[in-house]
Amino acid sequence: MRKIPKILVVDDDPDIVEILRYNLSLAGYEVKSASNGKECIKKAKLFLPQIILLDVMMPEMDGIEACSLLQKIPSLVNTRVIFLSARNEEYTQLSAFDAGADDYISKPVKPKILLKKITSIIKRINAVNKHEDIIKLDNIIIDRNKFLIIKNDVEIYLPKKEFELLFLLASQPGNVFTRDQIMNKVWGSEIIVGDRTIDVHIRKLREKIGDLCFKTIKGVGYKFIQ
Amino acid sequence: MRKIPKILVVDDDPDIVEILRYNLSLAGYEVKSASNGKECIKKAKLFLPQIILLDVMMPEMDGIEACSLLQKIPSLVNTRVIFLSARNEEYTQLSAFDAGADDYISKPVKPKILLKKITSIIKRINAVNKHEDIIKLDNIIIDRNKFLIIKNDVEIYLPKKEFELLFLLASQPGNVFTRDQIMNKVWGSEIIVGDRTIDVHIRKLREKIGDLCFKTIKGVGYKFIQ
DNA sequence: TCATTTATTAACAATTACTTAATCTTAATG
DNA sequence: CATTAAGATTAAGTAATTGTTAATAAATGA
Repeated sequence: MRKIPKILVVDDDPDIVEILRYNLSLAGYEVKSASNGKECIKKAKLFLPQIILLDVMMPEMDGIEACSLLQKIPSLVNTRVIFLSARNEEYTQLSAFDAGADDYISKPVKPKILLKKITSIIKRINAVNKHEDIIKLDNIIIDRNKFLIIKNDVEIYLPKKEFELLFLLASQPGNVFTRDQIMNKVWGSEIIVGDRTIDVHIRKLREKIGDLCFKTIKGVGYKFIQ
Repeated sequence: MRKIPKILVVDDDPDIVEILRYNLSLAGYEVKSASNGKECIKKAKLFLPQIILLDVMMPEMDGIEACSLLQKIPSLVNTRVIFLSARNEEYTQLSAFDAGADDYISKPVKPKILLKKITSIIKRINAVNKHEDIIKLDNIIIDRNKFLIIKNDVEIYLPKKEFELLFLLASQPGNVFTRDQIMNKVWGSEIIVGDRTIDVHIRKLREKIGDLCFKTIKGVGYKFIQ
């Protein structure tokens, strides 16, 4: 179910890249590499790794600068940057953190410890994205395991699509979901259905759950309000 | 608005506790301390810190054991454990990570680097679920996720174009946006509409948000003022 | 299989938003 | 202080989006 974590290794020394690649691949990660900052940025955008292992001193563009640029790429907000460097001066470390580093490890790297750190980071990332299967709000409980809604102590059963739609909207009460987002999350990106399909489902929900719970934001989408 | 991050310092050496407490307090964190693993568990449950700085070797209960126990406490799932230790053997570090550590720093600790690491962790914790799409000014909040304006505690819904226009202007209060800039950002470069369209939208905003908020710079454009 | 429920579509109605055009006001300039 | 150019205002027309209903298709379950 869970995707294989992706790691981008960036170092101008091919030997180090190879050692890291070997160890990380063996541990079950998907690894790609780059040999300088510029290449790092380019590959990171395409590869969207969970973790980037970044050397400091490299030709073309150093690690610190690359890290700063990485922070500005929206699709990489969840990517962690770990510096691996032989440079051990305090000011280098400090500027690495200023540039957005998540960690700074001095070379020589001990593979076992690096792997443990990576495991620990991946664990944290996954823990965050683990979605709750029960939404409890003031007067409504939405239980995805039972496909059951309890509103004011009354049980309501909904058909699948209606349930998914409600579940999505209620997952962030007050926040607008665009029609595109709804389409993608409830129907999936492959399935294409007509424009009015969402409206009709919203209408059914309004009938069953209450008109006032669903606010239309014209030109944008819908939101669930308590 | 955001809560002050809480840190629990755990070490049996009162001097180290004091140094850390001093530095962390100065940096604006709320600090509590414990002097062994048992006390750590007890205080962590009550204090619910974001971060625990944990020594390895302590009387009563060592850091590794404490860390293992901390992992089992549901209210502390989001608490990060950073080991600070004079013991530098690889196997100690490995067992720390196995016990659920998020990081392992060797003593002597460099306060500046520790602070940077903590900042970086806190940033990550706060970054979750946050999409920086909210503009908060003195008496107006513009929330793009909710497509909602809150002015003096009153909710105001705006149509899409008006919302986008306000959002743009308020993104840099006091700065003038030219008609061209507004056109490009709100309408897009392909769409061509007449000159008076912006005026009309500004007028609607003046009606709804307040006349004084929008200053016309003749021959240039508009700016949002607080 | 058949009955029933659920999902989707199509047609049209209703609503809301956007733009324009015509007119009025204001501010700057010589 | 008259002129002019830019902006403000208003109402009305146009466009776009959403709501509703009913019919049909697809899925589900006995």
